[in-house]
Amino acid sequence: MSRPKLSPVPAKLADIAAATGLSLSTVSRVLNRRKLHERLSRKTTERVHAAARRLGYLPHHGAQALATNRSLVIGAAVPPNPVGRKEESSPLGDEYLGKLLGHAEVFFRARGFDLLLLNAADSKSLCARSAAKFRARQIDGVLLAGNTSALTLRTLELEGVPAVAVDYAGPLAAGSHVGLDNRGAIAVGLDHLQSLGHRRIAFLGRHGRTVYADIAVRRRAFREEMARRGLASGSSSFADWPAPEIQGSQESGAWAADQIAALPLRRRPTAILTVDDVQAFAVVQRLREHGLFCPLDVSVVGFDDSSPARLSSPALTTIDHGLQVIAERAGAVLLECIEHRREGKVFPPVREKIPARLIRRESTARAIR
Amino acid sequence: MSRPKLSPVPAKLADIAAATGLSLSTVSRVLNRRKLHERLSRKTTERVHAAARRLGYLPHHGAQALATNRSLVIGAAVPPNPVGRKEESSPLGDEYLGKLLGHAEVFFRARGFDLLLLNAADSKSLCARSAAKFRARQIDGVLLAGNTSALTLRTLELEGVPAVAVDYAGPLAAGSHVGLDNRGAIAVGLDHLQSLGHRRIAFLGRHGRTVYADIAVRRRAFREEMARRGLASGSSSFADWPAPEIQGSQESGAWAADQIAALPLRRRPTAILTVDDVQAFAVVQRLREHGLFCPLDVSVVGFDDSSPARLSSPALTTIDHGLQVIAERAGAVLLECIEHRREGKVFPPVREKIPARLIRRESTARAIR
DNA sequence: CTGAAAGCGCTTACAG
DNA sequence: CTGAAAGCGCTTACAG
Repeated sequence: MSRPKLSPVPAKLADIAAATGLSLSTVSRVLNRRKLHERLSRKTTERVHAAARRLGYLPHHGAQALATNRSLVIGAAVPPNPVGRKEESSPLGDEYLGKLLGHAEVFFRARGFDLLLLNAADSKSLCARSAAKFRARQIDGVLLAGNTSALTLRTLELEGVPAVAVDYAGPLAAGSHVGLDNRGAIAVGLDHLQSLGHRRIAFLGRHGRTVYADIAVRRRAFREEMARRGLASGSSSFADWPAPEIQGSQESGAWAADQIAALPLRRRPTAILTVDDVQAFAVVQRLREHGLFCPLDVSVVGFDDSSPARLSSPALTTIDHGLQVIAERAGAVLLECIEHRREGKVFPPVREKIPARLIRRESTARAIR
Repeated sequence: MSRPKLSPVPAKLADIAAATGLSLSTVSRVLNRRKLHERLSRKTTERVHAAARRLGYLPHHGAQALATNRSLVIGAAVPPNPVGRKEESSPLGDEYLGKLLGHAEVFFRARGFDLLLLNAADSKSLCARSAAKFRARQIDGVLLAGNTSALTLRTLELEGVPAVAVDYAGPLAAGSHVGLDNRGAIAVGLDHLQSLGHRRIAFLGRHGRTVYADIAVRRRAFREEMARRGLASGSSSFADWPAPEIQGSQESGAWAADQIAALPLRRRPTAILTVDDVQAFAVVQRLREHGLFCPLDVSVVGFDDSSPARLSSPALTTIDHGLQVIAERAGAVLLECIEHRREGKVFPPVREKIPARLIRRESTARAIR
């Protein structure tokens, strides 16, 4: 069947009305029927739909926004320089953020919403832009991804902009938030290592701004979990927290490997929990230069399940944020929030922690010591 | 000075009219004055602007779109799985794409346009979505980033959607395109190596789908350039094109290093041009395992200027796409295209090649042999 | 079950 | 230099 050649300017409601001999109101009602209790004759319904299809009807978004006071667009706020880089460009290139946005996009699209990019040079202008777009009726709410400052969320709240922070890694004074259960993530990693017989396990932190990893929380969780399990912390045998001049994942990973290699065998951790995959790779690589092999001599657990984790050798066992779940829950919360505001009700802030998953690959093995 | 508390619903034109005692038309005209020849009394102008500021006026985007028939939104089309990954998620996480979109966003924002995310599961639905959004007046045009199929661009053209492909790496049958001068990029790399005294230079290709690197073109350019310069191709001494089972950057890099290490000194290339930074890193690392050091024994040139290039040791000399220029030129072309369409004129396709830049760092040094 | 009418907020010829 | 009026395309009480 030959699809009719679509004109560049699509049919409007009036065209359907003319084609079917029905009124504008009826056509509109058929097309928007949401409640089942709206009764419309079966015949009318069919005629309208047929005509709409035949004419290639597409509602004018602007007109709809004007009439309904909702834009069906969500602002995706991505703050600048999430990893502390001096780059002039946006942080969209971050794999973590990309996945998050990708999943969010799919979620919202399925619900009729689109995602509008909301970059900004700093979080202050981010707030300003978000609020402006909201007040200009161009977006219905904001998804705050990446290294959102707590202040941003609070500011938006105050401006009356529905917003939810996604996987934010810091203290939050106010507002809704959906993110990784950092504490549980550590437990998941330890469960795995323990099941492999590891008892001397180290945790490795790092300096530098971080997009989503709440390292302090993880470190505390690590200590408490180790104590709870009655395990000897491998961290006690080396400094798990690099000196301030060791910045970033690569550097801290290499540094830790040097430290570990210098330890006498009996004090050396048999497994190490890192804070991101890049750090884990650096550890593995530098250990190798010391003649220590992963997972033979030391098991290494990454964090983030970045794409190289699957491809490297040994493929990296890593802790996955479950970004799809995080994005979807955050999306759902945002939609709820929007709905509440729309009905004039206040929306009590939601805080949700999503459990981490361990992706078992080749960088962890049974403890030999 | 205390900013007046903004109401969540911003003032509208009528409010300004009321506040100033002027008519709607006048207020609108003042606010939109674009041509200088529109004369408006200085006093009126000032009154309107003052009131607008005081009331926190923001134009309703939907209403404007309805009245002007333009949305001031550009669709950013990012096709699925640019690197051939099986991921369900979007490819936004790719650093290359992220930079491109980031620069585009800045460019368009400065001109009053926003970027709407246009993901899709495959290029067919990408076309469908783009066209629908365009016809629904939600976007004014489409920026096609990443591994756009030539077909996509053509389809959009046929549907009457203003579109431009950005840094697309393949043959293009139709449509506008702005991208890296792949050929020139090779020349830039060779210029650099030649200035360091290298004469035995190798090129390394790779298999696997590629987002933006037109490897075939680069390879051909390499051969022609080498011949033109009267240089002995180091490629002739090892296979520059891995066997099909060697997929991806890491693998092909390691493979090439193995090959090179196995060559007798006099036939070994002293420098190697890679196809992306990841491949370059793999080469450097594997060479090291063979006891060959970069840049001491072999100089290595990366491609893309990815963020690790700056951080690794040795820091990677690499070829930069100049993504900011590419994004900005593509943006400008798209805006022109939109303008033409709007005036009913046809827009003759533009093809623009942007010169590459060499970023000199530590992985290249004077040839010692 | 369906239609006439008002309205969403803005722009733009057309008069003056 | 400024204003009155029509119109952009859609939705939604309100009648019937």
